[in-house]
Amino acid sequence: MLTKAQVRHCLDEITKMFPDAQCELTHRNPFELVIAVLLSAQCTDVLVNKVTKNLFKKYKKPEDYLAVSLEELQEDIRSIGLYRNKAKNIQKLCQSLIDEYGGEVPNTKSEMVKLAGVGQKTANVVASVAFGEPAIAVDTHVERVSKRLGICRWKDSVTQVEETLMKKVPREEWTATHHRLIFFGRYHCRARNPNCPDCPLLDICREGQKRMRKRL
DNA sequence: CTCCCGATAT
DNA sequence: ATATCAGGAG
Repeated sequence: MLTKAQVRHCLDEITKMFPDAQCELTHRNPFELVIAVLLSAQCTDVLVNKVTKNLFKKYKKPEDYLAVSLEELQEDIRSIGLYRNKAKNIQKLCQSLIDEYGGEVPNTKSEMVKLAGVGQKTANVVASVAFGEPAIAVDTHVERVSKRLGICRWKDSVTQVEETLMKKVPREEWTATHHRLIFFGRYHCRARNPNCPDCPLLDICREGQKRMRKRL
């Protein structure tokens, strides 16, 4: 486990690499963001944006998703993968927005996670990106990077990773840090072929040193 | 824990 | 061929 000063060092170096990291899911309002994040499960955001480009032309409001059959919505998002669950969740979510929230996305995480298909990670993304609430959404990249660098332990759950990051990162930096860790994981500390040779954190990264020795 | 699942890079 | 992708529900 890294010390607080070492974590600070990591964040500073990652900030230098990706100073302008931000949400890469295209959206124009909180509702579109919820749909985009829900669709992004186990799928690249490049592909999500390709699908939502057409999807958001056809579906503007929660009512629009309920005006078509489940089968039609499935076809409109099929290329995303996990499309049966996602289509079903979108329609349930839209019905809840209409019935419980006046057709708007609720602005608190506790209310968001009650929506179908919205878990802790999605709620954190929407709360921070759409409503400006400090949050650290732990996705596959944040989890992998945190574990490789030693910010948290390998056996930690996503909940534990989130708690550790919130403890070790100043609240006002949560959202920016969250995006920078994603960019770092997506473009540098990649799952398959991490760029350890060019990594400024190699001196404190046990995993990177191990990979260099094994020439991974 | 398993299942859901197509697109893409390796 | 296979691992991976801004996870969540049962």
